[in-house]
Amino acid sequence: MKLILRDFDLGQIERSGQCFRWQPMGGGGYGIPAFGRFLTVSQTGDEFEFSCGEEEFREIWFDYFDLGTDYGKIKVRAAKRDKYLQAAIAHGAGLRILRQDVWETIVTFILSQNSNIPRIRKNVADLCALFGGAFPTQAQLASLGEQTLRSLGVGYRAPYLTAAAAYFAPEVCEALRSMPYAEAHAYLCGCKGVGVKVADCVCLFALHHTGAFPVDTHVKSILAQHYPDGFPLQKYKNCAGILQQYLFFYDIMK
DNA sequence: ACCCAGGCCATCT
DNA sequence: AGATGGCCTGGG
Repeated sequence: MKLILRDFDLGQIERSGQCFRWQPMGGGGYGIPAFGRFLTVSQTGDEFEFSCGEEEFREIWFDYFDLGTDYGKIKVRAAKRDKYLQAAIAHGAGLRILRQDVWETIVTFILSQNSNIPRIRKNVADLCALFGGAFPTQAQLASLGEQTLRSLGVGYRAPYLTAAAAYFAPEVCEALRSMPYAEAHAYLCGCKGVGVKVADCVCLFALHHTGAFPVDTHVKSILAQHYPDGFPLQKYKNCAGILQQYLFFYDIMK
């Protein structure tokens, strides 16, 4: 099916460090695995062609791509006088915050700590390859020994994955979805290997708490350089996380 | 060689 | 409470 969609750039989203399993297909198209489905999308300007039918699009992909949110409205909330933020928004005008699977996002961002985007992609791909390319369930991940996990090159994160498989049972992941931000964040941090930053990434990229504001080394340096008094989280209540994504993307692309 | 990469934990003051 | 070192691994 074909659609015209605004504020949406597949390439920017794929490079923005929130998802690590999209497969570039050439010509700006991507193969996207999520929720047990596999979608192919191609884009020319604001024209999109999706491989699925209307029903699957409505049930799965509309929410996944967060198409119910008007990013144009978020962009105009950014202060005009904040030239750095304005530049970041202009640079990443097609970014969106995906609504990804909770379990997959937890595992992915545990792997992200002290790592980099190409390596995270490889770790996730190698992990999925053990299960025929599908993302492992909690039980499947729990069945892997520390040696097997380490053989994937995840290093000291191996026991964190095992801990997560035990801590985040499917019903727990489901429960997280209905918790308010503070409660979800605290619960996430209760798992060994999940700290403040990883928990914020899960809150933002899976639970869609768009006020969550993950601070990594890049954002930390952005704050030091451009926001000496801190980022105005109060002013941008409920959208600070989206603005963070523009800032982060602007930084890593430079 | 060295340092750092979308951190977190344990162990101190 | 806050600061520091160690940790797996790969790339610059």
